Amino acid sequence: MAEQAVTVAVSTVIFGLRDVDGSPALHLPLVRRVREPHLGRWALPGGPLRPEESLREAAREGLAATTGLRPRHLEQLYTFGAVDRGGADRVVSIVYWALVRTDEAERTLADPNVSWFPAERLPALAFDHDEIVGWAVKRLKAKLEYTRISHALLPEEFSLGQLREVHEAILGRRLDPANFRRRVEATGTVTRTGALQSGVRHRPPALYRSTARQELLT
Amino acid sequence: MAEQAVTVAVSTVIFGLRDVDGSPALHLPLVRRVREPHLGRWALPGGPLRPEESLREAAREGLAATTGLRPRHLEQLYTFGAVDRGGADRVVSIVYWALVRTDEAERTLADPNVSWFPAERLPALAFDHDEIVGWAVKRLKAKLEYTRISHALLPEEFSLGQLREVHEAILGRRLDPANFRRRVEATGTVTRTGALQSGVRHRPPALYRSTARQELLT
DNA sequence: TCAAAAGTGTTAATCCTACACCCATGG
DNA sequence: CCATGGGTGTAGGATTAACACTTTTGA
Repeated sequence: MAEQAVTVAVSTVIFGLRDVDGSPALHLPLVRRVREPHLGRWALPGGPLRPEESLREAAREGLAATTGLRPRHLEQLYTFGAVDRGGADRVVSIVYWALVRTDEAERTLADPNVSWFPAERLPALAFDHDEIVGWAVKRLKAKLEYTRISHALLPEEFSLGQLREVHEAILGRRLDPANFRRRVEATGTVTRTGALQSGVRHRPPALYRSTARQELLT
Repeated sequence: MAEQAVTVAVSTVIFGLRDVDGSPALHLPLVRRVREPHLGRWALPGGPLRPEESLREAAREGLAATTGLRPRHLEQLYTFGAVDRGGADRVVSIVYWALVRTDEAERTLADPNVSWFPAERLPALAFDHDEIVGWAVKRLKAKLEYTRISHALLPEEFSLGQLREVHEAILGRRLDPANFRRRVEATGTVTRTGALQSGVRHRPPALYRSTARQELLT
C-alpha cells in the first residue's frame, strides 16, 4: 500500500531568441500537457527525478527529451513545494532555467505539442508555472547586468551590435551603443576574433567571442 | 517492498551574531549527529519534509525543534541533490538560510548537542554541509549590499554604529562611519525613533528602527 | 580635561550619460 | 552619394572614497 509520499520533479524554463520583425525577442518553448491535471494546457518541460540521476542531469535530460535542445547555460532557479500547487499529489518541483543559442532554438523538435511563445505574451500556464516564468525572467534580467550569460544566447562569434540587441530585448529598453560597447570591453569578457562581419549594408562590424574561461554553472 | 526512492529533507543555515572581545562576529549553530552516517559530526539543523507541511514551514519547524530559535529572516538558498552526498539513500536536500536577532541567539536551547561556532572557524561538517555554509555566507554578503536584511540581526532599535559593526563583521572589512551613515540614510530603510542611547562613554548616538514595510521573504 | 565615538563638511577621483562626429560599406 | 549602423571623443552630472573637523558624553 503506497502511503502519501512526496514526489520530486524537475522542470526547466528555457529561454531563446527568435526574430520578431527584424529584432530578436525573448521566447520560450512550452509543452502541451497530454494528461490530467491541466490536460491541454501549456506547461514547462520537465518530469520526475529518477533516483540515479543528479538534479542537473534530470533538467538537461527532460529538456532534451521534450524539446531536443541542448542548453548553453543551465542553472538552478528555485524549488517550489507549496502543499497545494494545483495537482493531486504532493510534488516538490525543482526548477532550472536554461539559455539556448539563437540558431539552435530554430530547430526544435517538430511536435505539435511543443511550441515557442514570446515571453511577453504567454498563454495561461498549467500549475503555478506563470509565477515560475516570472521569477526566471527576473533572474535573467538581473544576471544580465553582472555576468556574461548573454553570450550563451548568441553564436560562437558575434558583433557588439548583436550583443546589444540581446540585452535590449531582455531588458526591454534601448541602450546607448557607444556606452554599451565601452562597458562590455571594459569587463574583458569578450575578445576580438580579428574577423569582420561582411554582407551588411553598412560598415562591417568586428566580431568577438566570449573570453575563454570555464563558466561557473551554479 | 520499498523500492529505491528519493527522500526530501529541509535544513537551515542559521546566522546570528555573538561578541568576540567586544565586537560582534558572525556565528552559526550546529547540531551533533546522533546516528549514522557521520555520527558525532556537526551538521546543519534539519529533518525530513512531511507531506502536509510547506517547505518554509519545514525549515522553520526543524529550526525551532533543534535550536529553539525563531528567525527574523528566512529565505530559500539552494537545493542540493547529487546522487552521492555521503549518505546511504538518495536525499534531495532543500536548504534555507535564516537570520536571528543577537539577543535571541543568546538563549539557544541548552543542549550539549547544539553549539554555536564562529563562521570563520568551523569544524569539519557532515555531508557536504561545509560547501552549503560557504554558499550561504556568500549570499549573505551579497544581499547585505542591496537589501535591508542586516536589520534582522539587531534588536528593534539600534544605532547606526551598531548597524555598521554588523556590516563590518559580515563583510570582514572596516567601513567609513561617515560614508556608511550617509548611504544608509539615503536609502530610507531606517527611521529615527527620537530616542538616544544613553550609558555610553561618548556622545550618545541616535536610535533608529527599520522603516515599516512588509519584508519580501522570498 | 581627555578619550572615544557621533555626526557634519569638503574635495578629488571616478563612473555614468548623453550626444556630437567621423568611418566604411551596400545599394 | 546616401542611408545605416560601427566606432571614437568628450563634456557635465552623479556617485564614491578619503579625511578634516566639530559635538557630546562618561570617566
